[in-house]
Amino acid sequence: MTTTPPNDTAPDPDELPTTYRAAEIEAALYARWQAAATDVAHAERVTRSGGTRAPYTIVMPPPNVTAILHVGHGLNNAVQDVLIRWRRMAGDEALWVPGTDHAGIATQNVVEKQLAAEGSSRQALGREAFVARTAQFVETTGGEILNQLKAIGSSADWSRTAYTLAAPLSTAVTEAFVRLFEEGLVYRGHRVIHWCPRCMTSLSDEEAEFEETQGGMYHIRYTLADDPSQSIVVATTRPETLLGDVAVAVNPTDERYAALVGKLLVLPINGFRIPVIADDYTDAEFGSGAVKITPAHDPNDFEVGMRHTLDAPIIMDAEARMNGLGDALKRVPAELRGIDRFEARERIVSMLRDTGALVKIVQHQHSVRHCYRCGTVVEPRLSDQWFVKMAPLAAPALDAVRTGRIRIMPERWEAVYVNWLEGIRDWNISRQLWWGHRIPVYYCDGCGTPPIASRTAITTCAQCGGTLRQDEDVLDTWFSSWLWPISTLGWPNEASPDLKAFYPGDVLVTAPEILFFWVSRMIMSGMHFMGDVPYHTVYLHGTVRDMQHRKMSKSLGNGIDPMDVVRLYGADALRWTMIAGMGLGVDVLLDPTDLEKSFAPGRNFLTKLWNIGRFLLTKVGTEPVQPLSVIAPESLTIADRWILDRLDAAIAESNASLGPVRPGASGRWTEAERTAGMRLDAYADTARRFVWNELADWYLETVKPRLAAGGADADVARAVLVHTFDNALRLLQPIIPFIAETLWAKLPPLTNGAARGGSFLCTSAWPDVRATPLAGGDDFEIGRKYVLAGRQLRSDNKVKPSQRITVELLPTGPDARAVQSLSAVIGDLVRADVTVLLNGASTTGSVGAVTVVVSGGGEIIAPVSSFGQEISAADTAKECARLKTELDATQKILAGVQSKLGNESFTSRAKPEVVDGARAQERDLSQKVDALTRKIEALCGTR
RNA sequence: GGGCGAAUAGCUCAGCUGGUUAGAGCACCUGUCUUACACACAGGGGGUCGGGGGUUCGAAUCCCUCUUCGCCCACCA
Repeated sequence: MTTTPPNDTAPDPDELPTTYRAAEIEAALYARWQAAATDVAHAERVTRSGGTRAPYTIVMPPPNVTAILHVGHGLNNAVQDVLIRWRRMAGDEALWVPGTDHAGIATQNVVEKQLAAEGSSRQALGREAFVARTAQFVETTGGEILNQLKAIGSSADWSRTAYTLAAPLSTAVTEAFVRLFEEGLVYRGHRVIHWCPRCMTSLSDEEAEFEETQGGMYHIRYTLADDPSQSIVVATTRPETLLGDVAVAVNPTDERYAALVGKLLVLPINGFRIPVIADDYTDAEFGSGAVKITPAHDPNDFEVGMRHTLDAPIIMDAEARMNGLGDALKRVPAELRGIDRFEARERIVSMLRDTGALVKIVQHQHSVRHCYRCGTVVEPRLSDQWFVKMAPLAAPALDAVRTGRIRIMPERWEAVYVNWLEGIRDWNISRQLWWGHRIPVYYCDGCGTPPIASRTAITTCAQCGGTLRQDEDVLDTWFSSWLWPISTLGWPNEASPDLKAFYPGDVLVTAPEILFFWVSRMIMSGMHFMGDVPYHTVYLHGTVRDMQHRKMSKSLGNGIDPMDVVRLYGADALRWTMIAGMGLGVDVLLDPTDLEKSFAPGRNFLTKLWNIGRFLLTKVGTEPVQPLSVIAPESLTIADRWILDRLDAAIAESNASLGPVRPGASGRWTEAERTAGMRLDAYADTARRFVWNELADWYLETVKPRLAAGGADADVARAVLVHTFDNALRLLQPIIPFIAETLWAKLPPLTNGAARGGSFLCTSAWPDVRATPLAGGDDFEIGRKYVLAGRQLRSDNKVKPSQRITVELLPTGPDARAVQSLSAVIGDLVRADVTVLLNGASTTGSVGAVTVVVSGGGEIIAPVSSFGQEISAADTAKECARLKTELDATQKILAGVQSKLGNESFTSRAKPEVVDGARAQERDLSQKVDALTRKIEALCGTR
């Protein structure tokens, strides 16, 4: 591995701009990471291959090759990158496999549109030329989105970039198909499927999306053939399919129609004779209680037709125009032939109206399936398609989630997953497209040999020597996607080092929309072909929406181009804003009309961080600093101890938020683990709070005079400051890698010449909490209370920030020691000359002075100032009343807790940590009761 | 039609197994160029936690119910 020193010549501190300019840094830094191959994973370093590191694998949901990065991709990839960068620092061999998807229908549609604009069509071009043209289109556009992913900092292993239609993955697709075929899990079925008359292909159940539609329920009278005075009224939403009716079904228990079962009816318009049949499928309560049966144009009717061995005449062509094949043509009157289905509906309804067959039209709301790619109303169509038998594949996938091999987050999606798998239906995998993996099945027209599935192209029939013909169709694009976690690692080559080292993987990060399309099918394929799960955690994030909660989309024009954000505020600001603003499974709302406001949290934080860096460079300087390990503990001040404590807390909290990395040795998540971790927003919040509200707001302020004073203590302060900032940057690197890396490179060197980590922050170690923390840091918390009291007094009395004041502090009891030792620090932070008066000392305000009297709790109970506001008796009485109320409330709570602790069933049955918590609470409460009692005695006299 | 989720400050959301004065970011108000940062600093205002009932010493948190949104699934022709 080549390494490039990350630290270019440090700029003159005075020339550092006061705001972070991402654009000047990001692209060049990314190039340096690439040159150093910081994100390339090595199979041989993994324990499974005899190495020493745990693998951590994420496969990237492959974007469509035709797509341009939108902010949803940004969110999705930011999450994955945070996880990968975190684990890479934590010492795992982290592999993030990127790639793209050929996106069958979507891509074919785009190219067909191009052709149409040129006055051509795919039919005019011919299959071979069309595929070549599409491939070329993909080549020119396919890389764009990957470059955009790089621009937002994605640290995927680009040396392993995969493409579903590339040779190795195509091999996997063929292998999977042939294996399933040989196992009897792939079969050819003749049935009614969803057909998109615009895309001219069949669709799977998942690709035909429901949409609530307001339509009509048409009640139509069919008269009896041998007695025109009798009739049955059928109810249908699709009168245009009437020409294909082969029966009318009634419920066997429906007495209204019992006498008519077996009789023949006259089909309106074409006069065909069709029987009345009895079938359970019919619900007597719904509509008129009689259903017209059109087997070729409705999946349920097809089932009914099968049960009653009825014909299935097709009365529409592939483009959903009224027409018929062969004998069925007789069913469609000449004047309707070639008419589009919706116009045909109008015409047929008017013909029915004219003949009096139309009884009524009732308003009716129902769900109509639409093509998920083009929105066209799907037409049920009888045809021959390839299917995957799903039940045997679903069982292990169900089991994997039920037994805790896989957890789905947020948890509520587990129920959705289980529900879907339990009711799973076979998967139609053939598509009447040209762009995709051609189905590896061969037919012999010469003899009766059944279709042959073959791993290699074959041309002659083994039986009769005749010429074989390959199936014209291609596979559903998801048939390659569902193999993604195994095919990208080298499957079906079982000896592939990547497959051995990195499978099973760890986490899948995606949106809930493709839980069925993709997530669950990958689990099925992993279980079936590898005998193991593809990942132990499915992380489903929310959707990016605008302020009206609308999904961002091209057609609505409410999208945000992540590249605009990168240009304006940088990739880090984009990443930070999304990660920090995204609760588990919660949608992210951004305002496309106000990028500044939307990304302010990220931008502001980066500026803050940048300025801490500037402070370091200007005040700490570039001279070597001592590593913390060589600093004598007794030379550490209270503030030093405090910030090191806070750092430990931030690290621990971050680890807790990110959670258990993987299930334990059993390979199964425990109930508690199942919902733990993956709280990226909480992690971001912890890191921000530490850097901004603790390091910058407090520690940095205490350190200024120490640095200015120079000497040994200045060296201690420099060491602690640099150590703390170093670790803060480590903590932040996964979320905001560019700025973190940039600032880290500017840290002054260590006096012992030791390296801080690798050449880059992104490959250096994730921080650890100290094994043996030092005592004393808590005193700083006491000091903080006095500082806050002093500042509040300044503000209340309208003292200008620039005006220096004098303050007298009256700490009581346990505060005394801390306040005494922190008096100088408190003075600096309040901008005051501080005098500490111990118990009993009296105070009087003097001209130009502000006196702060603080009780044990650090609270101002009697501020007296030279500005003339003597504390009144009324105020004292008010305060006494308040304290007494508080005491009462506290005593009540204490009694409740004590009664709980006195309860045998609680102490013996509740979890130990809960009982311990209650005990601690009891201690705290009784201490508080004591403190309040003392306070009341002091302020209000004996009660 | 079935299932699930949400309702907390002006906006977007945190609030773990019920516990002291319900938090953050953005927005708002007051003051400040306090020599890293006005994309900042200091101080502050603002919530009867959707309505109603219940359990409890104690409920944003648990139970019931209603209302309003949202999501997923579904062969009402």
